Amino acid sequence: MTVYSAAPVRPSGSRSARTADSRLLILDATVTCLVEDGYAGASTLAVQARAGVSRGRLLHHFPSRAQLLVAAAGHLSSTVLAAVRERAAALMADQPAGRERVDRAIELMWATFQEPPFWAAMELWTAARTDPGLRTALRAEERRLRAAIYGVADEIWGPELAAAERYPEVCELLFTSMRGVAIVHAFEDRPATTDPHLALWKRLAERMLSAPGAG
Amino acid sequence: MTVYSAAPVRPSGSRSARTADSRLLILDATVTCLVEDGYAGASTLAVQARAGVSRGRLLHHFPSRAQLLVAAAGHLSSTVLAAVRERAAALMADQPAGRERVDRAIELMWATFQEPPFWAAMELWTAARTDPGLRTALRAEERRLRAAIYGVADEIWGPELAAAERYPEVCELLFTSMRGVAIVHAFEDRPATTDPHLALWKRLAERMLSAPGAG
DNA sequence: GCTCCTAGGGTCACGTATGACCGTCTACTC
DNA sequence: GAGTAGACGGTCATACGTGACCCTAGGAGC
Repeated sequence: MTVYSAAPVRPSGSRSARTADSRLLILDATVTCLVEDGYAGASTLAVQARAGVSRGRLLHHFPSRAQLLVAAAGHLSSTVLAAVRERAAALMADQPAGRERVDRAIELMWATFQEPPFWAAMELWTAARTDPGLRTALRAEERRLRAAIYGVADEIWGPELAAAERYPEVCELLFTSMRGVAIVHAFEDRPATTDPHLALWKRLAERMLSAPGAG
Repeated sequence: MTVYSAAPVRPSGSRSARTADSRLLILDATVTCLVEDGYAGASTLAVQARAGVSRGRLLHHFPSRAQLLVAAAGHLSSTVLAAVRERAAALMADQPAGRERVDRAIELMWATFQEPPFWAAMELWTAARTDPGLRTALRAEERRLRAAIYGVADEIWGPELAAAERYPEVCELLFTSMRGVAIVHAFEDRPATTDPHLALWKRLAERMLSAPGAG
């Protein structure tokens, strides 16, 4: 059945606002698709269905699937950072210090790895490995995000801990180790919030941040 | 053009041998496809082309793509373990000790993350996240492999280091951190063999294995 | 108020992956 | 040495994803 005179959308607001709305709508749907169905599942059809937009509308803003996914990567890093920053401010509002701060910082860091965006990023990363175009796009995005993330990390840990001699090492170890552990949770059913590694990380951080580094 | 009387294959050897050959041929090709073109690229067509087998031959041994990939996962863990064990034996033939052994152990561990099978596993893992069937299959496979890997790790480190109080912690931290770092190399062009994290890991291991653990 | 032009709606041709299906041949069995 | 069953060769219908394509409507500029 060919329905060229289907119920027309009633655009409201200015044109630029509608454009922004459309892009956001679509990008959010893309991220959701990535999280729920993986990279292959984030097809243009799936995205348009989830976003509730027509094919024309999607392809108008993102002429190809590749462009859509690259844009989604950018969208991802922007939103993630904002969310983490917000949570950090809320969690550290009472300015804890010492061991309490270390524990909370680690729990917060680990929590970010449970968020859907992490999996969206993972899907994009693995796909980027065999897709040169996506790879270069993600590389740039990653550098941008990396710098910002380390900035947020400093806020999370607070100036005192961040001044510790071996703080950079600890930070790097924690980030990488958490990433490594998080991946395994892709097919583990155990809840990530009670992962035994948490205790391990806390011990490590406490030891490395308190003891004077020998070099 | 329908050619039902094409050049027939000349099967040599017994039937069971040919079956084993076929399976190996196909599974190796599957792993190669996973490494080079990713999960989506490991289509049954791509695999059959790379393995140089007909569609019938492939579908006879692996009736569906899902079964093929699950089998590939099993094949993967078996071959990886054998390879690592062999390299470990070669590298530690002269029985180094102390700092030298720590350094070599870490370099060997890190080297295994550069091998193609690691990427094949990564592709399967990420795919498993959104594929229940593959997930349960991989979970079982992972448990099997995990136990074996830790056994090999003990060989790599040697009885003395493995007896250290905090050896299990070090091992766990190194494995997870390396995995986390390795992933980033998916879209980094820097050579992994000179990754700055190597020095970090070596320092960590040395410190944690030599110092008496306070608890 | 008229025109332009962009945002968006909907269809289509094409390429490709999948697994069912049919046919052949050969290694084993009796 | 006849028969069977498994290993394999090859084709097909089907489904799906993609992006080109053509269409309309309604703000924006005059």
